[in-house]
Amino acid sequence: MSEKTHTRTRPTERESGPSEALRCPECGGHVIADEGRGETVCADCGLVVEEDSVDRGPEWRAFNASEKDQKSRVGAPTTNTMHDKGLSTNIDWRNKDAYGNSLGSRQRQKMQRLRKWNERFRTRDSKERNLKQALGEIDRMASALGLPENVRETASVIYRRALNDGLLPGRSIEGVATACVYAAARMAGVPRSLDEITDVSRVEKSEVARTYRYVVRELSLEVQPADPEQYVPRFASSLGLSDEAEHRARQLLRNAKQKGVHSGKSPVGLAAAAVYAAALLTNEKTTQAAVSEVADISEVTIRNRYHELLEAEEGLGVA
DNA sequence: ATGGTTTTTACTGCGTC
DNA sequence: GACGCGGTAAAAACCAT
Repeated sequence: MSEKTHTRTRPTERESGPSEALRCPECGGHVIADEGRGETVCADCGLVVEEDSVDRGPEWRAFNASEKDQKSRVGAPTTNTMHDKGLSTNIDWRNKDAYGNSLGSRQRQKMQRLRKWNERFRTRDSKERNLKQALGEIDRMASALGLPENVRETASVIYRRALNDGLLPGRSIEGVATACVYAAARMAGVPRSLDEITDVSRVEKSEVARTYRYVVRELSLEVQPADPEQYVPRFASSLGLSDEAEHRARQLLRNAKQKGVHSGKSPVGLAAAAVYAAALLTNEKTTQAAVSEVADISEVTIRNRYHELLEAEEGLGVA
C-alpha cells in the first residue's frame, strides 16, 4: 500500500493582485514564484528576483482524499485552479500559439528554451518537495520530542545527504526522516530511545531501526552508543528530583561503568535504575513505577539494574 | 534459521500505612 | 486492603552467527 495517494496541495493565489505583473529586471521576461524555495525567479533567464518570501504551503499533509478534506481549513485547492497557476506548468510540444498559428523561428527558439528550463525546474522541484516534506516531518517530531534547534539542523543535514546520495528510493520519506532525527539526537548527546522516537513517528519501530542502521552505514556517520548518563537529566527533571539526586545518579553510572557492570545492558535501563537509586539515596520520594513510566522501562529491569549499581558501589564512601 | 542474552509480562509473597 | 517492593518463571525481543 505504498502508492502515492498522498495529495500535496498548494494554495493557488499568487502573491498580490494582478496589478503586480512582475518583470525580470534583467531580461524583461516574466517571473514565477517558487514557493518551495521561497524565491521568485525569472522564467526566462533564471535570475532570482526575490528571496526569502514566505512559503504559504499548508503545514499539514494528507495521505488520502478524506484526510485532506478533514484537514483542509481554507478554500478548496482544486486541480482546476492549480492547473494554470502554481507549479505544474506544462508547455505544449507543438510550436503553435494559442490561436493555432505557427510560431516564428525566434519564438520557437524561445519556447524550446522554456521547455528545457521547465523540465529542469520540475525535476529539481520533486527533490525540493521531498525535502520540504521531510523537513516538515523532522520539525514536527523534533518538537514533539522537545529536541533543541541544533538537533533539527543536524537531522536536516543528514537527510539532505541521504537524499543526495540516493538513499531514498525504496524507502519511505517518513522512515528516513525519523531515522535522521534519531541519529541527530544521539549525536547531539540528547538521545531519545527508539520507543520515544517511534511514538511520534508514523512508521514502525522495526523500520526506523532498519533505516537508521542503513543511513548510518551508508553515510558513515559517527554515532557512538548512547551514554546512560545522557538520559539522566531528563528523567530526573520529569520526576522532579533535586540536582543532588541527579548528581548521585551520574556518580552511580560512572562507577558502574568503571567496573564494567554495564556492558550489554540497555543504556536507558541503566539510567532509569540510577535515577531511582539516587532518589533512594537522597531520600526523595519516587516509586519504581514512576521511573518506569518516564523511562519506558519495566520495573523489573529497574530492580535488576539498581541492585547491580548499588553492588558496584559497595566499598565506596557513601556521603 | 539458531542459540544466547536481555527485557518484558504476569504472578506471588511480604511489610507498611 | 491498597501500595510499594522484591523475586521468579516463562515469553518475547534482540543480536550475532
